[in-house]
Amino acid sequence: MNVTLRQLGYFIALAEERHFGRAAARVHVTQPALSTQIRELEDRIGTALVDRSGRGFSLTPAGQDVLASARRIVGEVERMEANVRWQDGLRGRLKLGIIPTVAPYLLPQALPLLRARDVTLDLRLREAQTEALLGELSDGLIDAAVIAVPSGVPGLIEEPLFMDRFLLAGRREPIAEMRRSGQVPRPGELNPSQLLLLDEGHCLADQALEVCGTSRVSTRVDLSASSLPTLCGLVAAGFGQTLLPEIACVPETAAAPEMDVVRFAAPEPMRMIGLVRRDLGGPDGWFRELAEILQEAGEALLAKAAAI
Amino acid sequence: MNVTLRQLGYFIALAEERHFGRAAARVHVTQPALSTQIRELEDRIGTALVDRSGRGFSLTPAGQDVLASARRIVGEVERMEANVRWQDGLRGRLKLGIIPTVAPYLLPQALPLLRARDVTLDLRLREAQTEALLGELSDGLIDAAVIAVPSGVPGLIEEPLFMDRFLLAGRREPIAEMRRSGQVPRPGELNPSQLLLLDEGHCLADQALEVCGTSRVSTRVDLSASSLPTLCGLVAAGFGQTLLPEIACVPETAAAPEMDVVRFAAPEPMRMIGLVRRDLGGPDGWFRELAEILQEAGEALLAKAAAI
DNA sequence: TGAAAATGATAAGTGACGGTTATGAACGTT
DNA sequence: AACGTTCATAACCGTCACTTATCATTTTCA
Repeated sequence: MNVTLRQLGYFIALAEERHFGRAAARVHVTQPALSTQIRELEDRIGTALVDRSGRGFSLTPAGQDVLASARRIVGEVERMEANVRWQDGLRGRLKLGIIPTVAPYLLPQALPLLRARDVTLDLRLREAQTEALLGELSDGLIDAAVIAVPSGVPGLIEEPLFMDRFLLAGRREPIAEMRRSGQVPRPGELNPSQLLLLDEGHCLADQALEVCGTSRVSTRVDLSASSLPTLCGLVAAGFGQTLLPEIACVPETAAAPEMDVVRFAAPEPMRMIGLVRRDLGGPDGWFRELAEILQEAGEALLAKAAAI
Repeated sequence: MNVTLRQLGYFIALAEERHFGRAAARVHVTQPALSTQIRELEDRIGTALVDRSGRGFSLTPAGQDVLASARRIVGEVERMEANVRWQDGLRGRLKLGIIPTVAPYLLPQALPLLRARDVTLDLRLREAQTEALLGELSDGLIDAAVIAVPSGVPGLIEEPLFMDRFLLAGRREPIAEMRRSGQVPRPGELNPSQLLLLDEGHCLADQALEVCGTSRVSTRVDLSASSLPTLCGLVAAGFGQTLLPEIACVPETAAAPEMDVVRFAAPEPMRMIGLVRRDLGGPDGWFRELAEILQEAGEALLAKAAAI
């Protein structure tokens, strides 16, 4: 029998995690499955790769060599797969992940542009939170993702798309009053107990807390929403205020007439929305093409919101 | 699911054979097995790799790219396996093939030298004819082989070991008479009907025919031996003459007192015995080391025969 | 020092995958 | 038109890789 790519992948995970259990979790199998595959790899290659004698985890010298080769091999495989999929630019099947606070606003704008560019594109969309998307990205389950950048993950290629400013959203009347009086709000001056947030896991919630200089414990833990439209509904009903991304302002104010938004004083708080992918070293024409389209869509959205 | 090394190997075979059936034979599976794996590879990679429309076999552009990547990948895998096995020179398990007309003479001499060099060496020997050994070599079933060189196979690394001259072997009396009278035989002057040969497939038989300038049909087809000791027995019994490799002379004349040998006139016919391996681009210290030992053993054998 | 936790190996059972043979469909050849 | 070649498909089957459960060993902590 021969060495398999699966074994090499498991071995790389093991070498990097330095722990059988964690490595197994990383490759989405149980620990015994990984153990047997590692043992099988050692048998087939004819040498011990992992030093099981001492306490601390360590690779044998042969293991070091195999690790280097294995990285080259699986890297080349990934490069091959990417090359062949994107050799003609943006075509074929594309799996794109988008965070929930961007998807419902950017997609209606971007999809027609994508269709206009290439009708043969088989686009698979996945809406999930940043953490899930990053995991799926590194697993190769999705090809790219639209998230807030910088992600802080090494080995990712990030292409900034547009700056998404945060606006203060509240019930119509108090906001209108602020407008009339020329009273421009500042993020740090918001009342934390009045601040409504998305559920745990949404990067927008973390960003809102950060710009307000507060923490989740000081907010109303009994009230959080799982989507921006829901959150805006709460705001419109007078349950409090929130920070609303600029790209969401137009549709959400239209959907909730009792809610209004107002810009913060400069420097306005904001998030940078970007397109990210793994660095596989292959051609990236499709990526730049996609980024261009999304950028165009985002800027169109922002132009609509500029009037506010 | 992910691409497997098996699929890449099958695809390389297919691309090189340009024929599903032949490619399947080359990788030792049946045609449907190869077909399904190729189809599976295409599915997983997301593109057609083989153009099945026209009659002539051809790869798609994507197929060309994948072929290049696949070659790099399996090459790297093979390099990795070779590296790790031979990183410390000649140690570990070594599978060596030797042709039958060399094995019984060279091995008794070489094995003690190998043992002296490294007692940990786990040597697996395989005695088979050249064609079988070359096949097993390219399949990676053996690490190296001792055959007559040049093999004429591209992509093989050949290390000449020693020159093995052919001597004329016949019944004791006529040979002794030739010796006394100073009558030195010439290969071309032998009587083909008197020439005894090994069975079909032994390179020694082909070489004997070549140096005698004759063909198998003109020899006694009803009499051929499957091993040199048997052949020498026939010679000793007076059934004819044969060409005996120099390395076989001492043991065979000792074993068959009724047989004797005499050197041909210069230029003496001969074969070059060499050590061959696949070119995997890795370290080849073990190979040179092995070649050195075998060369030493061969030269010791020849020194014994020089007295004849 | 002894109990608990952590870590990796082993065992038993099961599903999926890759292999085989048999057969079918498409196409060129005689 | 019948046949042969070539590749795809079908049906069946053994092996392999996964799972859960458990064990052995080592580390940690009271």
